[in-house]
Amino acid sequence: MGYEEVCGVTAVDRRKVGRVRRKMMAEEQISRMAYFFQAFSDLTRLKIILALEVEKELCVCDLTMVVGVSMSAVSHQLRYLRNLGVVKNRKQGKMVYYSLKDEHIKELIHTVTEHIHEE
Amino acid sequence: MGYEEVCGVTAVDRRKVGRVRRKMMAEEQISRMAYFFQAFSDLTRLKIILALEVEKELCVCDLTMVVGVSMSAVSHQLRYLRNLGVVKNRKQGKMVYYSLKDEHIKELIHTVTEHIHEE
DNA sequence: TTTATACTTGCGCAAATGTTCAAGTGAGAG
DNA sequence: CTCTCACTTGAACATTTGCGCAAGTATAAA
Repeated sequence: MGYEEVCGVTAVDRRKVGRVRRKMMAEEQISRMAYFFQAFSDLTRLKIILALEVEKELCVCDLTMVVGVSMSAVSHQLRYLRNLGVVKNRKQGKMVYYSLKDEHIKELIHTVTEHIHEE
Repeated sequence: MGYEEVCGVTAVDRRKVGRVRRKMMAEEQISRMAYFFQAFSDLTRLKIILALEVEKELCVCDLTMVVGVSMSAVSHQLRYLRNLGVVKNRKQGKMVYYSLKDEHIKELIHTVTEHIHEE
């Protein structure tokens, strides 16, 4: 299948590479996964997420206090997280309340905490 | 404790914000966590990680084949992942073999896969 | 209606990120 | 020794990112 066409390298173990190609998920799915991880890779966004884990529902004001950047920045990131399906919002009068959209996130955080604490 | 000094906002629920501040992890730990998530947030790095999950050990050549960017790019990202403690390497002659450093990563991937597939 | 408040959004900028190119390292073959 | 191969590294570059500013929307109060 022309492995060498990708680069000039010759020492490839074709069997291994073949196995990986067959077993690994599709490019598009990996892409979505990477994009999802990006949600957690920024300090502001991660603070927002962790705050919403402690307190189920917070308005943009409260989040601004907790995170410590401008309300504009928080709002930008909230849109990002909303588009990604990590948070949802509920309007009530002038206020907008945000909360986490699902519970897998606690698991995620837990797993990573374990990784960080070991070694 | 002067919440209003952070920004001009007035509609803050001080009790909620206080609770979050007390319960949330320390800034430094959040920072490390964000940095860790960054490992998984890039397509090249994620492909490397997923490839090493399928095939326990791969040389830089093989990884280059799988990922589809230059060997230089792969090498840069491998250093990044090594510094972060996600992968380790083993030299044997001219070849360098990389593998995942710990098993929590499978859990992580599994949790995220679940999240992505639902809704 | 006018004013204030809670939040959103477009724009521009500075900083961070990922890639390639080209040079460099180190091990093995000839 | 020289040459090749597998890999690493530093620099330059383009792209992406996250932020604040300033203007805008929507709701509520006066």
